[in-house]
Amino acid sequence: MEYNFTEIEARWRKRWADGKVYEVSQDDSRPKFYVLSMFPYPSGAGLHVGHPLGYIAADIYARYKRNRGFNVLHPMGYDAYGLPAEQYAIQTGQHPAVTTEQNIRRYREQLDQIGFSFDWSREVRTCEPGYYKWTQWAFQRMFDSFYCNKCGKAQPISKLADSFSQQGTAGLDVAQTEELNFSAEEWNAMTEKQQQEVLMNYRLAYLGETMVNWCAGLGTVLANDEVVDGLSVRGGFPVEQRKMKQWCLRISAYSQRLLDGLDTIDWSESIKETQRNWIGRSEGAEMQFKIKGTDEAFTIFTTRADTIFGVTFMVLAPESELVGRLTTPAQSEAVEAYLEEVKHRTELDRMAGKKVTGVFTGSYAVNPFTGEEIPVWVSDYVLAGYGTGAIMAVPAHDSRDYAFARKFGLPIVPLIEGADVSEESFDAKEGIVTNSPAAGKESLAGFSLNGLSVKEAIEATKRFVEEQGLGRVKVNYRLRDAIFSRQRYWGEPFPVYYKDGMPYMIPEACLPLQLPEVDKFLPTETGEPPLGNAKVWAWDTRSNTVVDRSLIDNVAVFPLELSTMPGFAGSSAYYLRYMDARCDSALVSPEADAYWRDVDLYVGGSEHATGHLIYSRYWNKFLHDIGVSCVEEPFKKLVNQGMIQGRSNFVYRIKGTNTFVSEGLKEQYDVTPIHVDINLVQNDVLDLEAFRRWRPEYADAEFVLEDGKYVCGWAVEKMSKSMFNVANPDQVIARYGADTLRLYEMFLGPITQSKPWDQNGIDGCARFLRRAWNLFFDKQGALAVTDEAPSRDALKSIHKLTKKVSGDMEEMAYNTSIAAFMICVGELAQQKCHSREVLERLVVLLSPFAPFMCCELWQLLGHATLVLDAPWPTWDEAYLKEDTVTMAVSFSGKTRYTIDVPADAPAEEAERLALGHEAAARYMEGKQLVKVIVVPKRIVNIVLK
RNA sequence: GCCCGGAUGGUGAAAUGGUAGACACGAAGGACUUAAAAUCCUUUGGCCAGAAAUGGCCGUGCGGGUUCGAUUCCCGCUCCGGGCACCA
Repeated sequence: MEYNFTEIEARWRKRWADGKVYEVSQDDSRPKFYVLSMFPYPSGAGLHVGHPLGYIAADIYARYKRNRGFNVLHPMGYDAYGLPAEQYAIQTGQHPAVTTEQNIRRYREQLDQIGFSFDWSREVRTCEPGYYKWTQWAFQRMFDSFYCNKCGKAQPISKLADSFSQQGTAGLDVAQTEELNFSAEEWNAMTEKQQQEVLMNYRLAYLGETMVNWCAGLGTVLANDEVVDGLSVRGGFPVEQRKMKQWCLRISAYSQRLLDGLDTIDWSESIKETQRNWIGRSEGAEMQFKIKGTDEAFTIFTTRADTIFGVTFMVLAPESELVGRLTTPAQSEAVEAYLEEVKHRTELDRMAGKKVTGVFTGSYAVNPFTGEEIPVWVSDYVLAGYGTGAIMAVPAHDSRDYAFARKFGLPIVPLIEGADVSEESFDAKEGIVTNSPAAGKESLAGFSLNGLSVKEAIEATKRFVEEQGLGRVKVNYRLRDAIFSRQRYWGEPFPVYYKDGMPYMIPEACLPLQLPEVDKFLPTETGEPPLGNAKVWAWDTRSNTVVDRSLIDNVAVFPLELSTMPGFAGSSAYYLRYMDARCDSALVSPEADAYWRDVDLYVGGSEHATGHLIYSRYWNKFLHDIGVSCVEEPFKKLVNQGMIQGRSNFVYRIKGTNTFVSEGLKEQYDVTPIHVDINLVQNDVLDLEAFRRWRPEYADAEFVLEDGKYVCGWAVEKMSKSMFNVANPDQVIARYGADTLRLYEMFLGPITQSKPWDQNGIDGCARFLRRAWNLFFDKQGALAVTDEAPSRDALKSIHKLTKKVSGDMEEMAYNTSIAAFMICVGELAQQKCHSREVLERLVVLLSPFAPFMCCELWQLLGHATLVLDAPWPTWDEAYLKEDTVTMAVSFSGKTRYTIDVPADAPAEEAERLALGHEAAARYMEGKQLVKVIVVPKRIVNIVLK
């Protein structure tokens, strides 16, 4: 029978769908296994061959686990909110919901083609009210929570309010925006509005006046991970720093837990490292410096407490409130001018120019260790948002301080033996401390670091600082709170209304608060976000309904929030929703959560390392704290599939002509390389006629050939329409079938590695599948499977394969498994093996890779059940054993002859046989035997002297 | 600047201390065929010797080391990719 993949695949696609064979339900009799691929944003361009790479890898694993007897949850959905649909809406007036729906339909068609084992009954879409109800719900829970450092988790904000009314801020140890101090009496005397303002300082979802990344080009603020090199990731528009009132998530409260959790999960080292960098923990000390001649003092943060004797100036961030307090009247004009100048420098200038700028405040700080007076400067190289916004500068041992000292002629005092600071600073944390204090100088309580190593000195100083009450040991994190507002239309609306300028949550029972219709997707003329265009967008607290904006009276009808949530909101807990996607009463029911728990295998791109993968870890930890998720970490094992790059082809046109030169001859002419559609090229040889038909301007193109062919050049580039190098899965499937596509994508190389899509290799995989198919049929095309006992060779082949594939599965080393399949099928073909026992095993082993073909074969073999539920074969080492093994005998490392040794013989037997060989004496003549090393089943190494 | 990866034929790649280059693509030659497609077979890291069977030498980015034996482990470089970056 011919292997007609088109017919077979169409038939099984229908049967799988009609039979709902991939739907799963909770089943306490079987262990669960949760395989998840990152859900896609459905873009208008559809899938190219790179997108399904990770999905295929995950699908193979899911199918394998199912054959292994696990109850496998393998869902799929769509991250449907996003900027492209909205940009398209602005340009064309098409509602984003309409284009999103169209794109999803197209994605679904393409995904179905490839034969995934998704349980579509659990599909989620982030833009559907039934889904985003729970995104809004989680936001409200965060609003109602604060983070208690003592108990290490989120707590209801009401507890905090109670505590304030009892004891004010005394003994408070919580995550907060700024440190406040008030008594119970003061708290109780506050108005409701004042209390609300205070609580905002502690909520996990809070409205904060912060410096944000404002992108005028997109008309919205962006999170740090959405900005690269001062430009927006989407669109590449310049981004500037602006102070704005925004919703923020206090993710920084979870810094240490996010860091600690990394040690408990099975992720690649590189992505864990990226997250560690992003969180940026640094241990150091906070120290108090008094200002000479006043009662003022301020605090700095340093990781190099040991360099206290080398401090020659202090620096404040321009945005720091200290600047106003410390500037002397004489310097105020200069400082004002400087602050004005800094304000007009954009983030991009600040980074690109790296110009050293600054101004003296006129004040002097006092070094608490030496009593020395140190000038206090202002400079924009100190950031307001990190530490205390103020530093002690040690130019000898910090390159930034060094540059500043050189520019403004400030002294440089080296503190490490042998450090040469005449050209540059010595930043390394190594060497022996000297000059601390300098000979003949006094220091507080006779404190001295001289003779200690830098690491010892840091510890000693920190201890001293705490003992003397000069400051405290402190850990700082670089991780900033996530800015959670976007001035966009196509996102989750905030379930928030404003009364007297303060935000209030709409009642939980009224969720979801649905996204209103607007007539324009652009910001309003007054600069409000697009939701300002919505007519029906006010909250009536009497009826608890959304009403017309014209009814706002600020008595019972209040304005609703105009921002929407960012892209990561909807993707932060979708894995939980899949567990119980149709549940109305909870994000996930406790029963479903208790059964499915966490994602056992998560497959997706590493580009989400500092975005989605941090946010959803935070989100899950919060949900864990409030008892919704039973685990601390949502993704046990993470595999980052590599990117599939495009492989572009070029033709070389002689400048000013319509003549094209073959790649090998291009050096002889002055040529321009031009991208050519990869569909016109086979094995880098151009189809001349197709090229002439491609574009009118090439209709009468001339060619300079080599060996009668036109050879194209090639390069590995991003897969993109403009480079004509996009390979589309539908085309591959039409020509070779989905099973071949699946197999080939996995055969291309290790799953984690980036690699170019090379159309050339695909024939090998197609050939392999045809050969495998042909094992089951005779020349006449009739099924040729017998019940005869298989030969020992055939058993050996199939058991060897079983062992190899079973081992590779856990590592997802699919490319080497496929090689093993090819060898095994070759062997079975040569042996003319038609044994049912052997071939059935082969079908099961191959079914995760080529599910369509294997379903068909399994049925042809007469099974009533599907191959999806067949048990995974086991292997028997007995079949893999050799009777004898051929071992190489080498003398001093050079192989001289071989011997046959019984497979189960001990090492001594191999040694005896090796030395007993007739040639042995010849090689050993005149030499002394040092030792004999027997490598089991491989080699006998005889060492001579 | 700091931190992670990586480097093996013409190409994608195997081998994680034991016969380097499995498997596949490409290429060359051959069989079948009127022809093409398809299929099948042989060769295919480099150099040297030989009519041939075959034999020898070199070879996993570079330089050292450990070991009977290193693509694999250790030390030092070079180049490529990625992350973080006035984070004190």
